[in-house]
Amino acid sequence: MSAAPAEDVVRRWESEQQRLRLQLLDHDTESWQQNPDFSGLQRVGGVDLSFIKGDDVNACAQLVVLSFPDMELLYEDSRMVTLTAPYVAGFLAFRETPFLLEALQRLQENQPELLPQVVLVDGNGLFHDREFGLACHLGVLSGLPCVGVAKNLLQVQGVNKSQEHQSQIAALQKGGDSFPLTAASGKVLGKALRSSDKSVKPVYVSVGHKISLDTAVRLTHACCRYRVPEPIRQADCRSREYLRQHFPAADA
DNA sequence: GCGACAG
DNA sequence: ATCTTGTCGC
Repeated sequence: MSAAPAEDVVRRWESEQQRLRLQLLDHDTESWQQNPDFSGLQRVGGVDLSFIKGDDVNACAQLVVLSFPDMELLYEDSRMVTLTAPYVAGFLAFRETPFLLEALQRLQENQPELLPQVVLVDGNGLFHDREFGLACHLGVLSGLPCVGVAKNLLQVQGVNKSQEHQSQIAALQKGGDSFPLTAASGKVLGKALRSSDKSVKPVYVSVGHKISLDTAVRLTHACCRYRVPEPIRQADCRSREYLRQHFPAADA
């Protein structure tokens, strides 16, 4: 039972995306981003929201900070939140960003020395209909470098699951291999990345804020033990674990 | 009616 | 996001 989103709300959201997009930086702004081995990078953040099965309003908002390059847990924050905005394709940020921002602000106030130097976000950045997905939204509002990593291909601006796309995937030989996701305009909006030797299905990486696409892809690969980069995977696992502990299933 | 639809 | 077990392979 999901009601169609009111169109005036969607129009407001579109103009908000357009306004915030003016502040987006799609190039490397940090010194560690230039180094071949990312020396100077010590903390990578990951964020996610997990839901209880029958409930799309109450969720666990999760922030983790991992060490780089070892991917060891430095900080963890799980918080039950009540969502207000519905999920509308293309407007995920309006549903999730407020709670991810709050988590970052709590960290800023309590242990600013643990603030991540870059955040990996579950979802798209510039690879988006209006080139302003969740990772861009969180990046601009937090001021932190952000990378969008989506587990599924969003079909935007002429990019789709064509035979050509499938064969490009088949041509990815090893972890770290990638190919560009090019819009009808010719602009490269993101890259499909084979994140590890073992996984065949790629992840879709795009710029969120304060990082270039090539650096974003390189960093994502450096954070992968499994298909999903460790900061996002940890945020996902730990928020689900939190729900299991605090809201045990009725049949368990 | 059918396919798409980040999470 | 969530609905969901076993199975094949290293």
